Amino acid sequence: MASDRLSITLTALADPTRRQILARLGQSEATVMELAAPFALKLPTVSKHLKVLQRAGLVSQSRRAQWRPCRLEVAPLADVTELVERYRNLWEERHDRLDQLLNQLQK
Amino acid sequence: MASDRLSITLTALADPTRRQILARLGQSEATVMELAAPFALKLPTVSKHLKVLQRAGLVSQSRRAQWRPCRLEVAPLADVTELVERYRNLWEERHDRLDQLLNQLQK
DNA sequence: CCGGTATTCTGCCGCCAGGCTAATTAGCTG
DNA sequence: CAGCTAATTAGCCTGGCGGCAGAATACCGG
Repeated sequence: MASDRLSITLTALADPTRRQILARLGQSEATVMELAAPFALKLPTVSKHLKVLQRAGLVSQSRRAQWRPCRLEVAPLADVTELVERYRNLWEERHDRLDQLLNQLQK
Repeated sequence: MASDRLSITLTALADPTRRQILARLGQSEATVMELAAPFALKLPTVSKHLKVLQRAGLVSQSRRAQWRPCRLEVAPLADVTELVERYRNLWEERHDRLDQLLNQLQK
């Protein structure tokens, strides 16, 4: 896998299981067991997904007794936003053109 | 690889070579040769990258004689934006908290 | 039709990703 | 300490990715 930060973040996001985990963590902190519950996956597999998310800085883990509650960290999403924003101009530009075309057709 | 739309888009973006290709296409259309020029990669490899980008709907290709000029398509980025936006609240929320903390410390 | 240029297709390789099981670590509790 | 629960580590598959070389396809120009 590519080893630059943005690639690592995008790779972490490019899996529906991991995105679901992030969505769950958007509600509140959760233990690994709690995160694993909705899935038909064994614990080590979920643990592996969490490690990918941690490597991307999207999840941090603390220790409370034998539990390791996970927390969502949104900082890396800034880079993703920046990437997409770079094309927003084009995006809007083309929508503008489309709008113009539609207006012309309506006349 | 996961086969849902968003995962396919994010996977396509999760490679620096492909992001560079997209950046180049942000300027103007370009042939495969032109796209390959900046890289130390063989043509079939670049062609493969383009196929990944096409599968994600990020690039479209037309035919002009023996050239197949590539064009950037930004529509799939909307889903990425939506994904990130889902966490914007948290992001700003935490920044607000950080701001408050900083303000308190300054007093 | 032939030769040249642009591009893709086919096969090959090494490596990493995502899944599993089994074993191990870490920490509470009796 | 013994035993329970939570979580990770180690090791093993399978499949897909990113790279290559070589062959095939597509199209122009003479």
